Amino acid sequence: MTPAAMTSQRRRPVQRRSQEMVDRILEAAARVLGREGYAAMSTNRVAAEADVSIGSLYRYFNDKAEIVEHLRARVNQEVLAELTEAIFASLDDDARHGVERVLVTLVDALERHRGILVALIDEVPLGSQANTLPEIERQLTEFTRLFVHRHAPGMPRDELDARLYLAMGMTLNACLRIALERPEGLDRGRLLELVTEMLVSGLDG
Amino acid sequence: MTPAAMTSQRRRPVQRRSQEMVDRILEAAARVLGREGYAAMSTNRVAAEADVSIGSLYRYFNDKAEIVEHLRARVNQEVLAELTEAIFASLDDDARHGVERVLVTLVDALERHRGILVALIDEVPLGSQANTLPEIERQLTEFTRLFVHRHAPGMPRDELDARLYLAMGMTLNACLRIALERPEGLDRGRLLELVTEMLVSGLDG
Amino acid sequence: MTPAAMTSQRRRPVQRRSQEMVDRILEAAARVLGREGYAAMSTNRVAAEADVSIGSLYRYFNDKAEIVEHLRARVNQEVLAELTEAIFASLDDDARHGVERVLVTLVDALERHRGILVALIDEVPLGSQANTLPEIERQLTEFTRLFVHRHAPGMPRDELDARLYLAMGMTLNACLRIALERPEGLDRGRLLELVTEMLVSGLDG
Amino acid sequence: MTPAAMTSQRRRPVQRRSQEMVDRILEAAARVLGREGYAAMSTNRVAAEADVSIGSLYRYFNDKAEIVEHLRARVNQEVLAELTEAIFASLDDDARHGVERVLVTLVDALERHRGILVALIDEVPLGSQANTLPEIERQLTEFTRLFVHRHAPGMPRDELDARLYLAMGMTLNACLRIALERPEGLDRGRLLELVTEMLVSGLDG
DNA sequence: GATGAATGAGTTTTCATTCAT
DNA sequence: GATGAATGAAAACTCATTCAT
Repeated sequence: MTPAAMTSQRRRPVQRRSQEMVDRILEAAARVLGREGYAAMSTNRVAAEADVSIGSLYRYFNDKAEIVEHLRARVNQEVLAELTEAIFASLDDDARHGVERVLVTLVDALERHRGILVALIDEVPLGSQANTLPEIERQLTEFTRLFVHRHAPGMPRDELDARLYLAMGMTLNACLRIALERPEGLDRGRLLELVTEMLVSGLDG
Repeated sequence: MTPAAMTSQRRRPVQRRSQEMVDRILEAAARVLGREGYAAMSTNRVAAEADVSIGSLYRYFNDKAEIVEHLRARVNQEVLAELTEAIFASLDDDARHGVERVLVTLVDALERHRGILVALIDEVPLGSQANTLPEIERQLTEFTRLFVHRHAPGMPRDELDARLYLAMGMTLNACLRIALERPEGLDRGRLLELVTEMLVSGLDG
Repeated sequence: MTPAAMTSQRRRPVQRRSQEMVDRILEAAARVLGREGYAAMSTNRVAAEADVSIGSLYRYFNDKAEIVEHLRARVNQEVLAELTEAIFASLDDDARHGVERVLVTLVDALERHRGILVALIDEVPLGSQANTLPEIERQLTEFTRLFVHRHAPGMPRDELDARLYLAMGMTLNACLRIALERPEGLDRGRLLELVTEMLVSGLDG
Repeated sequence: MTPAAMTSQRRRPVQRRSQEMVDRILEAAARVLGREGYAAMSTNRVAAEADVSIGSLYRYFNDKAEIVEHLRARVNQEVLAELTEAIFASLDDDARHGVERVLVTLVDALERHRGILVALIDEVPLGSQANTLPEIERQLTEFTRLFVHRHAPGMPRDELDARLYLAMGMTLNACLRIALERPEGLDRGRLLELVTEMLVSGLDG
């Protein structure tokens, strides 16, 4: 490999064609996972669904875990995009409305990825990373930290950290429940109001 | 769900020896699961760890899932026992102290089963039952429903259901986080105080 | 063991109690084989069906093959008994009527053991003994040899042997087909008449 | 019934290499079956004998039964080919000579596959399809029906069906006996003459 | 003699991964 | 770069048989 080639590769580590392949494979994986479950998601099955050879699949992913990881990252990223947008849109809202707007958006986004999320959470052995959506949680934490700073600026660092740690886990958990496994009888809107309320008052102290 | 052998042995209630085998197998399974993870937990591996033939393993458990299920049920049951005791002990406490006592006990119990719990939650594909500790949640719900009835009797049924649904998921999630993955910097005691606070105020409305 | 005991054992190699066990086991095996097929006929299943311990089963039979072999022998023997009776009853009949009476009896007897016979023929790997009913064939051969001697005494030995060899296989095969797998449209009576006819004329030369 | 791989390869008709693998596996299976019996014919044993990985074996055959079925079908087909040829060659013969020529060919062909046939008939559990060579019987039936039409055109349909049903089973059985288990003393030629005779006269009525 | 818990070799089958073309 | 045939370690599970009680 010439130095030139290496340089140009460093600049665009992912070629246009490669990206196409990667996408095809990931989309196929998402389809299989959502539709047929993790048990059916063999690498060969995914390659067939992507209409790509199994050899090519292994050209773009080192192993199966990497595919699942990319899938997870992708959901994270897509939900994250919507979340971030909602956060910006809510910057001028008062606490309650801002939080609710963000949570509604989050639940909407999660619902839109229900298929993969259910499979990822229920069927995929995660290998020691309890949390399927850590980036979401991080982002949600940052946003909330900002809100608290603005609305209750006096809280000591340690105290805030502890409150955020708990509140974020709980909120994300609540949103997942509302999005993915809400029982028949319970009203989505009311549940979201309640989460909002708990979150706001839980952070106010 | 019952060990395979039980069926064909209804004649004599439960043999001492059978229970011994069941226990050896379950303890071996717990050890392997906690130490080497779910991926390493093949039935043959468990049998070897238990120093029992693979044939015997299948005499007492119909299939691998049954072993995992027993493991889960066992943790559930043991945690449940401590939880129930704490609940009874706290019946005369005021809301805040009662709740805190219960939650402290719960976190203690969860910590004591850290090994299996981490593996069960992180690595075992749950197969559409997102929740590893449903019995705990149910019991916690009943207890809390009682507390609310006593301390805030006027709340309408629907409203209470919604609040309980959310609060229980969130509380259990928070306790699991505190017990199993609390970051270095955060103080266990303070976190528990906060959860208590959030729970109590979250239910008061 | 005293000499006396040995002697008395030689006289009655099978004790009354033992015979009872042997029978229970064989009957259970027959039931399982006829009802659930060879695949379900594990030694443990047979022991359970016989309400006998697996240990006892192996006390009376050296291995599984021996049980199947006894089963086969038993059907053979029971069919044989009826066959022999019919043969004696037909000694004064003319050729055609004698043969037909015997064949009707044979088909009746085979039909009565349909369950086991079907399983033995279709499902049991016979281990190099192509014929499930060799004793029947032998007996049928003897009877027919007699008939031929009487009705066509002049036939040379070699010729007779060849004819009997073929005719007996064919007849037994035909009777099995009529008894066990006769298609809807075909009349049992007419088929038996035809077999009789073919057999008689086939042997006459 | 078709090798597993075929399905996913419809794009290109039939790869030379695939056929090679299928053949190697079938030949290995035939060798093991003929030499060591059905009990020894595990899929791993067959793969080893074929010098093919067990994975490849399952690439070309969905399961063990499919291998046995292919083996059976193959014998059937090869015997059938010779049989059909003989039938065409004998169309101008008179009944007796035509039938004899066909039967001689049939016995020859069966003898040539003795190894597998013996194993298939004696050792392989047939799973409710008593007959190992149904295609042969069908073909033989068609041929014979033709002969009878020509030589004894007046026979009513029902009567002919009954006669054919019996005669074909008996003939095939006789040919198998002659080919596979004829006792020392009996002359092949004479036996074939006799079968011919019986068949011809048995159908004439 | 009777029991039945225990055994473990052996079976079928899957699927992530490699590598020659 | 792409292909896909081939691989083989490993998994879940069965069942004939043994032997201590």
